[in-house]
Amino acid sequence: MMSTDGTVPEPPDPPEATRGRPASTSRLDVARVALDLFARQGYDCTTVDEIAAAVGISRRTFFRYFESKPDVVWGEFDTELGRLRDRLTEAPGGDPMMDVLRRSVMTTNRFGAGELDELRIRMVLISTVPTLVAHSAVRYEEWCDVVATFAATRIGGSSDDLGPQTVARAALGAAMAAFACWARADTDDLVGEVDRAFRFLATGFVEESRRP
Amino acid sequence: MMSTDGTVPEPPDPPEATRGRPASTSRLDVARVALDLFARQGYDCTTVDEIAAAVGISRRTFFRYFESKPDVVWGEFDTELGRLRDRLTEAPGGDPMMDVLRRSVMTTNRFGAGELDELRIRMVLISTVPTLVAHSAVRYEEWCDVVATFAATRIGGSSDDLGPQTVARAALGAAMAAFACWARADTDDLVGEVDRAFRFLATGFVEESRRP
DNA sequence: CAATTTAGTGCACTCGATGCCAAAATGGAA
DNA sequence: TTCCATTTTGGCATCGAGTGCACTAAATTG
Repeated sequence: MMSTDGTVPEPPDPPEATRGRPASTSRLDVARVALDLFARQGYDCTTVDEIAAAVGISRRTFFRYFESKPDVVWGEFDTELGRLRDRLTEAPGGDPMMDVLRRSVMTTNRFGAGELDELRIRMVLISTVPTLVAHSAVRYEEWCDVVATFAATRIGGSSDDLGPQTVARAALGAAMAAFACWARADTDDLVGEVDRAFRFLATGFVEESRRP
Repeated sequence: MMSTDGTVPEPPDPPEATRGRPASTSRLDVARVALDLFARQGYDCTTVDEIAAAVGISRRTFFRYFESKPDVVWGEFDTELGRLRDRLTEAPGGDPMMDVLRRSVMTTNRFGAGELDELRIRMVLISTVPTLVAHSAVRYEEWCDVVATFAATRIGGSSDDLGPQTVARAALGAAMAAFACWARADTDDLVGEVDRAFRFLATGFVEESRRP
């Protein structure tokens, strides 16, 4: 993953030549407009044609910005997933597996106060609208792959084996519970919810926390 | 749930008057034909029209037997979910929560040797085909509701709270891992996989099992 | 200006899903 | 038998998501 001569492996995209016809809008813009429509009139009652019209692009162009309608709600999930992967692989090998997992998930979910409102809208939609609940399973599958790969390095075996798979899917469960509870409640303490859920999970659901 | 005069609350359906036009096929028949097509030519490559034609009914009638195409793969999920709910509510209050959970999930998944082949086909589809992975999330949501309600009676709070939600979603994760691993492997020991996954979960993922 | 590159558009088509209404098939009552 | 209520089925029209393809629009480079 790193070139031998010490140079940067990939000149990412900023120096990307600005050739050809410029994009008339951005992925972020489309997402913002769409999310606003979803929040006001509901996800299912908003058609792709409507979103496209609101942004000022054609229906066909919408599907070049996003693979599917549900994908709009997920924003930059791939980027954040990559960060989680990095944190897990770079964690010191001595720390307990569940501690690493808990801290890694926590730090990848530290958002600024400005982002929290939008994030809550996203999460309420994702955990509420059946169409999005369904689609979320596909995205969460990627999340599980990352965690299972990490777990396999700690407890041994292939990432497909029962052990790593159980760790990954249970961790996903804890994360989903934390997000859903945070999204529904009035707290702004998303990271705290993640912390609590993962600590509870790591004890095998024995509430030792009740006895300080 | 029981009438005061001691009579049976509901005469279920066997004495159900056989009036009107008789059904030309059964839900089970449709499922069998569809599952066979899925296994042979793939889920996505099988259209509803094809299934309907193979059964000898119209497309419209198919959607009266099943709400959606993915639903065909799920068979009598609702019935089994009901059994799980019963086992959880009837469990003696003294037993540890995770033990009750593990045993209840195990017993609701004891299938006869004859059913195992078909079940494996179902599970491979459910955990493999993206469309079905997506749809599965909606069904699993019901499963979580049942477990969260049970967990709330043990650890306190509402079934919507973080504690019960974490227990439920983590348990779901363990069950999913067990099923997926069983479906992919050559073992016939589905119940054993469930057992291992839940024991691992209940220890907080500390493999004490490695030191007998 | 021409060539190239990149973004956007229009159209036709597939497939899942739903609402509505008419047609078929049955048992029972007149 | 005839007519009626009941229940299942079928056809039809419609919607919305998603895709493949050919074509147009706008920009840079030479």
